[in-house]
Amino acid sequence: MPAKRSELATWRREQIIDSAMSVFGGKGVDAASMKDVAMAAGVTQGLLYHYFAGKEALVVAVIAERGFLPELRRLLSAAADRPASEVLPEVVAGFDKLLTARTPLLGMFLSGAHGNPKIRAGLEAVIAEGQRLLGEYLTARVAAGELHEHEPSAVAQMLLCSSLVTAVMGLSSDPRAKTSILIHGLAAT
Amino acid sequence: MPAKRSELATWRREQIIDSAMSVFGGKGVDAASMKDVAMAAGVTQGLLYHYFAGKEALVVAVIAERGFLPELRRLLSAAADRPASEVLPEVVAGFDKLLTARTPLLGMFLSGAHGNPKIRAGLEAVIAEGQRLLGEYLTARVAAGELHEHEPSAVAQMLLCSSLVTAVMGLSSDPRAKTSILIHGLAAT
DNA sequence: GCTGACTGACTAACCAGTCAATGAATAGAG
DNA sequence: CTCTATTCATTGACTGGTTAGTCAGTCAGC
Repeated sequence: MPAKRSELATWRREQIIDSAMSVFGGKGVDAASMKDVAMAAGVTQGLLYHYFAGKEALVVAVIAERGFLPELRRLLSAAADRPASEVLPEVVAGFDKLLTARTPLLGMFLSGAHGNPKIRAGLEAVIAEGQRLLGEYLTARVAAGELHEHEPSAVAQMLLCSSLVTAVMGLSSDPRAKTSILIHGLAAT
Repeated sequence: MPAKRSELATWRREQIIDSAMSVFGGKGVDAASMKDVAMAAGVTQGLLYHYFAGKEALVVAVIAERGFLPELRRLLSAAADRPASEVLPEVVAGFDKLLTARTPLLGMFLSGAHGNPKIRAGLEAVIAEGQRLLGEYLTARVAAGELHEHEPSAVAQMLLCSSLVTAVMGLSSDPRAKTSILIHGLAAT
């Protein structure tokens, strides 16, 4: 907790966002009260409204400033000239790690996606961007002759969605098995 | 609305469960109030507590009596002697249809899975059962010589989870593309 | 006459959000 | 460097509205 007032304000803001992420993720946005967030942050409820216009604004701040998008973009900027057999397991394992490292945020996305339009839009953006970037890579590998023609969005959906659900449910995910099956197929030779 | 009192009680109970499913699914369990459910059912709030011990009991009743499990079992009792190239697209398309036909229930599962243990257990059961039944079928097809040795749970996860997420988000799912990629693989020949 | 489905008014607790008061850090004047 | 004025992070008590849940009483079917 900084003594300087100029640093204090930004520090406190970040701290409230972190507390909100953990509380919203743990109980769900609707079940969590502003009092819960205030207690988690160790401040009074009134102070929350000094930093954020309301509950909705706090939710938006969490999504905007703790969202998955930046890391997802970095992860999926896969070198288009490296083979899928190397890149895909890496990408899936990285995505799994990204999600499990921020389970509160993931819980908040999932619990709010059906009722809260802002949260839904945030989740939609993550899925759409993941699908787009992974699709671009796959198309490049088709052009390179490594993969044959296929529907890239179907592959992206299968990989990203299974990582998403396994992370939410706490199931074990096996990136290497998944990508190996996708590349070589199930059919007996 | 039956006139006979013997039929009335069971009819009313079913009606309340249906209303609860739609209300809980639409707003999320936490955001939906018992008053909302009562209004949707066209009865007073007091009557809800005549039929159900509380909100939690109503949630449990919706899961137990409107859950996906029976239909999922019927769908996945795939004839083990039919080829995967036929069966898998059918199963995935059927699962998609099952989920999109009951979006309220699906919304209720997703919104509550992270905060409500009862709902989480219900969703876990659906995924575990789906993974088990689909895994059994795939193992049978390996024994039949159609497919080579692989990790069945990885395939089940990819198919079921992608259907789940696409249904929740209202995205388009292409069962034939997905299963075709899984069976024949992405690698160029 | 009795059972039980049903009502509507009730409670205590909790909700998001407001606001006047406080006091410590800070900036400016001398 | 010191005194003072101002700013602003912070508090805690407050409001109007909503929540889950209760209960005494009503009335129709048996």
